[in-house]
Amino acid sequence: MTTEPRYTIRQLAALAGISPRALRHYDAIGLLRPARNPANGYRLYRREDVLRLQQILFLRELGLSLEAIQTALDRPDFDLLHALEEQRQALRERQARLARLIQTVERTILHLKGETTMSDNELFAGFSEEQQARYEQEIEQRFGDRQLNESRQRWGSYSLEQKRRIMEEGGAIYRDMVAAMPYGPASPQAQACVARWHQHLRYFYEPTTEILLGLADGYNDDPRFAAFFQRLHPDLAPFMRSAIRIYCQQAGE
Amino acid sequence: MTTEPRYTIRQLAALAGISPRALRHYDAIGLLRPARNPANGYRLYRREDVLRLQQILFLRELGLSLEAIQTALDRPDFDLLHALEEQRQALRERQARLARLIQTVERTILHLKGETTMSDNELFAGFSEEQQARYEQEIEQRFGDRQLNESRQRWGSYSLEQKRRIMEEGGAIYRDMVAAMPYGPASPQAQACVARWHQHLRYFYEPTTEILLGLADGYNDDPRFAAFFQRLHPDLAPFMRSAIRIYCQQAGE
DNA sequence: CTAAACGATGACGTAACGTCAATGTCAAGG
DNA sequence: CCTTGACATTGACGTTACGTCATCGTTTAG
Repeated sequence: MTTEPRYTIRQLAALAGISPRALRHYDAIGLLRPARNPANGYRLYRREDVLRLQQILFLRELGLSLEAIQTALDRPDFDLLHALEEQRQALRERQARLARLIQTVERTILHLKGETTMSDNELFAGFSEEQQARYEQEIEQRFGDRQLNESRQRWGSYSLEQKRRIMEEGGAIYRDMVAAMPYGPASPQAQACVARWHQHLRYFYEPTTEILLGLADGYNDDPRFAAFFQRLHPDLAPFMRSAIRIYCQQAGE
Repeated sequence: MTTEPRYTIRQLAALAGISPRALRHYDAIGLLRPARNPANGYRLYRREDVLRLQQILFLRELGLSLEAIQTALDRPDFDLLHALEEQRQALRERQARLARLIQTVERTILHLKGETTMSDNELFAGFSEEQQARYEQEIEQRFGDRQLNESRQRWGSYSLEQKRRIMEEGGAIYRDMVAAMPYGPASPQAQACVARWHQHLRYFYEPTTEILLGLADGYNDDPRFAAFFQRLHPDLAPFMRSAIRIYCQQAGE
C-alpha cells in the first residue's frame, strides 16, 4: 500500500515553489479546492490535489490564464491542442514585438552614447503606422530628400573617432546655448553659439540661410526635435529660433 | 508667428492614438497636467503638453512604467541612458524566457499530435531548476539509466511512419483501457489491454515483470505520469495498477 | 429649442496575487 | 499550566494602466 500524502498549505507551497497565498487564491476562485480538517478548518492537500496543482502549474508556465486553466481542467472536452496553438501564436507575436522594442531601445542607447547617428524614422520605428505616416510627411515637407541623403553621405565618410567628437561638440553647443540664455538671443554669447552651431552643421551638409531658418522652426514645431530640446531646457527651442533669426538677418546684411 | 495649438482631450487623444481616459489618467497621477478652461473646467492641451505626451509615449513604447517615466521627465538629473540599459537587460530576459516558453509549447503541441516522443525532462524544461532536480532524482530511482538509453536507442531506429503508428497504438490502448474499466481489472477486456500494453512496450525495450510492476506504481505516484493518466480518466492509473498486478501474477504462474 | 455629442468627476472592475490585520490553533519549553 | 512562536483562518486593501459605466453639466448642429 502506498501511503497517502497529506500536506498543510505551507508544506505544499514549499513543495511546489509557490506561496501559500497563491494556494488560497486558487481555492478562492475554485481552481484547486482541497479538503478541510473539520476540527480546525485547515486545508488538507491530498494526492489528487497535488496532481491537479502539477497540471495547473504546468499550464501556467505555458502562459495560460488561471481562467483558461480552469476550463481546461474541468471540461474533459476542452481542446487543449487548439488552445496551445493559439497560445503559441500569441507568444510569437509578443516575441516579435519584444524584438522590435529591444532594437529600438538599443538604437536609442547608441544614439545617446553618440556612437551612431539615427534617423528620426528609426528612432520612432516602434510606433504605429499611422503616426509614422504623419512624421514622414512632415519631414518630407521640411527638408527635401536630397539634403537628407547628402547629410548621410557626408556623415558616413567620417571615422568613428571623428563622429564621437562631432557629437560631443553638438552637445557642448546646446549646453553653451542654454548658458547664454540669460543674456538674450541677440547677445554676443548667444550669437557666438549660433555661429558654432552653423559651423557644426557643415559636418553634415552646406546649410543655406533658408535651411537655418527652417531648422529654427523645426526645433520648435517638430515634436521630435522639440522633445529633444525640451530635455535640455524648456525655453531653449524658442530661444534658439530668436537667436538664429537674428544671426541670419545679420549675415544677410 | 506660429499659432499655438489648443486641443481638447478628445482631439489630442485622436492625434496621439490613445484614449481620452488615458489622458485623464495621466492627469490624475500628475504625469501630464494640462491647463484648464476656467469657464467650464475643460482640459486644454497646448504645445508643451503635446511635446510631453510625445516623450511619455515614446518611453512607454520602450516598456517603461508610468512611474519611471514620471521621474525620468521630472528630474533633469535622471540617468536615461542607465535606465534604458537596465530596460534593455530586462527586455532581453523576458525575450529569453519567452523563447523557452515557445519551445516548450511547441514540443507539447507535437507531443499531443503524437508526431514525436518527448522525454519528461523536455516536457518540464520550462520549470524551475529546483523542481527539475527533484524529478531527475525520481526518474533515476525508478528506472536505471540503462533502460532509458536502451529505450531511446530502439526508438531512434524506427522510421517516422513507424513512430507515428506506435504512438497511435499507445493512445488506442489507453482509450480501450478506459473503455474496459466498467468490467473490472480482472476482466478479459482489461487483461487483453494489458497484454497489448505489454507488447507495446517492447517497441522500446524488453520489460521484465519487475519493470511492469514498477511502471504500474509510477503511473500512480509519479506526478507527471499521473497527470497524463488523469487527463484520460481520473481512475485510470489505479485501475491500470490493479490490472497490471493481476496480469503479472498470472504470467508468473 | 432640442438632441446629440462632448466634457467633467467618481466609482468599480481587471489578473494574480502581496501584504497587512485581527484572530484562532498547535507544538514545545519552563 | 502557561507562554511563546510558528502556523492557520478570513477579510480587506494595494498593485498597473487604464476600460467601462453612471451621473451630471456644456457645447454644438439642425
